[in-house]
Amino acid sequence: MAQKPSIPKGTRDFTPQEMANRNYIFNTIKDVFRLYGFQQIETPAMENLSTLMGKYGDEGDKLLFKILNSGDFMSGLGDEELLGRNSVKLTNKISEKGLRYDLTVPFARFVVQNRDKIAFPFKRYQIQPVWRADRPQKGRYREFYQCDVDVVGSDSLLNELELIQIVDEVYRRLKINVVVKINNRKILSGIAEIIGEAEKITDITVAIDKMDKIGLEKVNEEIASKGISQEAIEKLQPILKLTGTNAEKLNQLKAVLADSEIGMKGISEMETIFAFCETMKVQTQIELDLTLARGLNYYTGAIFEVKALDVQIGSITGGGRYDNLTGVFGMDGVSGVGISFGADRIYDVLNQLNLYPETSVEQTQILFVSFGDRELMYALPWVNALRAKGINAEIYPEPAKMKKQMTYADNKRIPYVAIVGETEMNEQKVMLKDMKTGEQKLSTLEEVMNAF
RNA sequence: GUGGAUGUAGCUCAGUUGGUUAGAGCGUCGGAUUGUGGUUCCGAAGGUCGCGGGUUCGAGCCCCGUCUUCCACCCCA
Repeated sequence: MAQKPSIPKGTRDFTPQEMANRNYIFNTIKDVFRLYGFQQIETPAMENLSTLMGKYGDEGDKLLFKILNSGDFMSGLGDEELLGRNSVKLTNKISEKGLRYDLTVPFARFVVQNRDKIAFPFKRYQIQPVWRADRPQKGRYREFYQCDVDVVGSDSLLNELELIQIVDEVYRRLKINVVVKINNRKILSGIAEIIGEAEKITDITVAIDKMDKIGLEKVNEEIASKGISQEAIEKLQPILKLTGTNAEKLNQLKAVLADSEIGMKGISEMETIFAFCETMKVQTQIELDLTLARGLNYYTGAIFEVKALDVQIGSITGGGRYDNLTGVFGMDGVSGVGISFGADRIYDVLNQLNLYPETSVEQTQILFVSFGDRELMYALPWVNALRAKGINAEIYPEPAKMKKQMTYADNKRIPYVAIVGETEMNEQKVMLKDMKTGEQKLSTLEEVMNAF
């Protein structure tokens, strides 16, 4: 055999069965998005590197897939650049496009560029693949889909509420038990301020984000290694060990953060959001989790993360409020809040819990089986008539052996087969066979239609 | 980017301290059944054992390199 074909590391093919399952997820999510008034947009797979670079931190820049310039991209280079072996510098010369890393930054670009065409507040959703040159791992791919919903141009906390309601509704429909973890960057900033390490806020949040994984002690070690004083770490301890209901946690925090204006603002935001959720009777458990930080540092207010309760996997949805994302593209004062459903991880969760609905859609309802060219020509108008009625019908396109045609129907789980031969043609009928019961009966076109 | 495991038929996997012609199940194709599938029985096709080098009389098995996939770290959906 010739060399085996393969696909790039971290990418996947999807079979018809897998696509049916994935579409079930996408359609469920889309339905809920639309229910809340969000409209779909798409942006190109590739963006200018100037749009992408510097938006995700140094790590993110490294994980960008870059696209080589077209044409003779080496011709303009001097020997110095070539011999310098400086990847970063050289990359700037030979690549000016990259694959999108997420949907949020391209969306920000979209808003700035199309501001004349959008009415604010702008509620959009976007379901497209993104690419990261990460090393693949369990639940991590180099190409994966994100389903983003964002609303920009509104500071109202009602938007946060709606996003929580969307999460609530999507996972109810998918029958996945989840917990929504929620936190607020303002509270985290307040904490950093109170312990006197305001400028180290990023280091602190990255460290406490790992609380779940590595535990209190290691978190403290990591914070200490970032050059934060022992005294500050001491002050941090009661906050890291907060317990009780959401309201109780907030009350304890109020005492600690009383002198931090920004911290108190965050607390009051959280109180409002919790109150909204209570009024709207959100079913999903919502938990204030101060150890939730989320790496992306453009978040400025509420941050969310959704975890599946019955499966061990990373977060399946995440997002938050970012006050000035469009600022880097020269459009200030536009606040946004959004979340992203990780379709591929949801897919893994559904697989593990086997939660797909029985009725798989998009399948053929009837197959026409025939024995020769005359029979094929006889059957074609029947197929057409059934299709016109909205019945998924197909015809086995060549006069193969009957066994083979029946096996084909069986493999595709086609519930009905119409057999066409000499006798059927003479009577202007077909032999309609129910593949489940095995019963069959000479039927007219009308009788066939009535079977569905 | 760092560390660990892995790779044998289309798929899932056996393969003894290194020893002759590398096996099974599933799937595919053909037949039993010339117009009837899902069950059964019979048969066939299909492998440069990931790739490259080395050790050896002899390598699927041992050694080195490389790639793939998986796992952990980093980071993240």
